[in-house]
Amino acid sequence: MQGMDRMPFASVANVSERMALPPALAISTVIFALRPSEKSGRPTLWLPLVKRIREPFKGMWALPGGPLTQADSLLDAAARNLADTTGLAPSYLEQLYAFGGLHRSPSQRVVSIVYWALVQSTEAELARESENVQWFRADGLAELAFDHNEIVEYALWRLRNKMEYGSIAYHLLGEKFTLAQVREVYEAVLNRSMDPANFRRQLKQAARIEPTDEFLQGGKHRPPRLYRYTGNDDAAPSGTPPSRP
Amino acid sequence: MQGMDRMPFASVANVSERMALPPALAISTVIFALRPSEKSGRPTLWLPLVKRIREPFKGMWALPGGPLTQADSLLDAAARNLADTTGLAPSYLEQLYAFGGLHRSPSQRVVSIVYWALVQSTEAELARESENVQWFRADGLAELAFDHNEIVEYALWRLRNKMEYGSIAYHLLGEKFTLAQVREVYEAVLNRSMDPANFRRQLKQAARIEPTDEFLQGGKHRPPRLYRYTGNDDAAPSGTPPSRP
DNA sequence: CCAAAAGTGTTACCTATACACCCATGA
DNA sequence: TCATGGGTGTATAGGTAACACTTTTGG
Repeated sequence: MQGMDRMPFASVANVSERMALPPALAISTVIFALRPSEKSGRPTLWLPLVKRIREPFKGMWALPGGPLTQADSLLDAAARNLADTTGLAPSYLEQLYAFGGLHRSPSQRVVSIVYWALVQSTEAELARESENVQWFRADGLAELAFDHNEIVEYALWRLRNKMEYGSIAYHLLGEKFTLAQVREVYEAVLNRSMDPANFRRQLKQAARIEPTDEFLQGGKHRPPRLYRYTGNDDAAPSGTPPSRP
Repeated sequence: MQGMDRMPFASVANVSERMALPPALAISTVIFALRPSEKSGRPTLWLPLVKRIREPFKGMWALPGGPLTQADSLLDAAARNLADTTGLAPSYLEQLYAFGGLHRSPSQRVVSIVYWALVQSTEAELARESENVQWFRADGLAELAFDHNEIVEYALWRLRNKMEYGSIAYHLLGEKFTLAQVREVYEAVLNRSMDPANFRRQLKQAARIEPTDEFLQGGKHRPPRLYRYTGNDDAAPSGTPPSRP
């Protein structure tokens, strides 16, 4: 969506002329990462946005995106897009939805194929920010350009939905993690607290994780054991296409 | 996808030229309905396909589809598409996935936004067939044009997935139905038999159905009570966007 | 020794499943 | 009256949620 104004026919305003043109095709991404909250210090969901430097919606924040590069598949285009804006490689990347309402953009008609991504929290700290790229808390966003508020809401809904099942939480953590950290991910995303005892048991039973010999040092209390995720991601439990064409 | 060959630039074969053109945007639909099996008579899943009358894949069967009409939203375009080929109105219509691999079509690059639909079985019997439009059993399809076999497989996977939760089964039945008919839908889609006693209880507890005063006559045995579905569809339990932009 | 998180055990409850059983109807 | 699907009851197993309890560390 960002960069759409550089596409052909973008300056056409007349309605009848506009309807005769083919719709433009864009790729956007909703990128989630965990960052410590300013006040509580607990991990919370954040996402990077890009400030628009042209009309329409000049000066407003928008999802990173751009036109579909000819040589890329949809997935590759989304990954490239993500690398360009944040400099990060996603640990998880999946198609969210194709948005194609008639009046999403005031100038030309645009169909946006939106992907959503998760980034490891260890990497997310290195993500570059600038005047035009900043991270925001996923809840309580200001008004965004185009229909991007709706898109973020939908991405959040999908994330929460997947979290209830799948082994998606590990994509927000580093290679090694404590079980309490996994629980914090769930609590941050689903926005409710969970019983540590039961949570631990359900994890060790269902998810494919293996204990390491290491323990996380530096805490105030008993050092917790570190675990490693061993699940093959191709075994998608729910919500993912069998193959990603 | 069908009808793609009528789009501009379709005859361009040279690779470098081809890469400079914008990808074409198409809408296709996977339409499911229940029809009695030839041998057992039990309801099974069928879908309508269209015979291609031009290259590429001339003579092969393909999903109904066509280019995105300018004046339609994605959803409207899918619905129109469905009406054009089968003459039916869907009782359920949802976006499936956007397929955008580089080599899906041998001529021009095509990005297809695919929808999937359910049609009431009472209506499905009226669906028109012709030389170029026929219904096939959803399992054991022959080789289809383009990547349409994969698309159908994915649509089946999504249908089964939704069936496990949601109140989607009713969209394959008429307004009034017996509980055994609902069970037959589940058995046909999930391809396994279920305990009638337990199934009935779970339905009456979870799903929003209300008993009518009518009973289905004409059977060989005790006439079963007819029920009616009362669930609001906006209360989507899983797998549906909160709003469909 | 104390506080607090890590980690284990125990119990009540809820729901899926299996299956025995009665009911109502057509033939 | 018999066969058959409609419909109800009930016992059992497995899993979740709540919470008491033990363990291990830093201060």
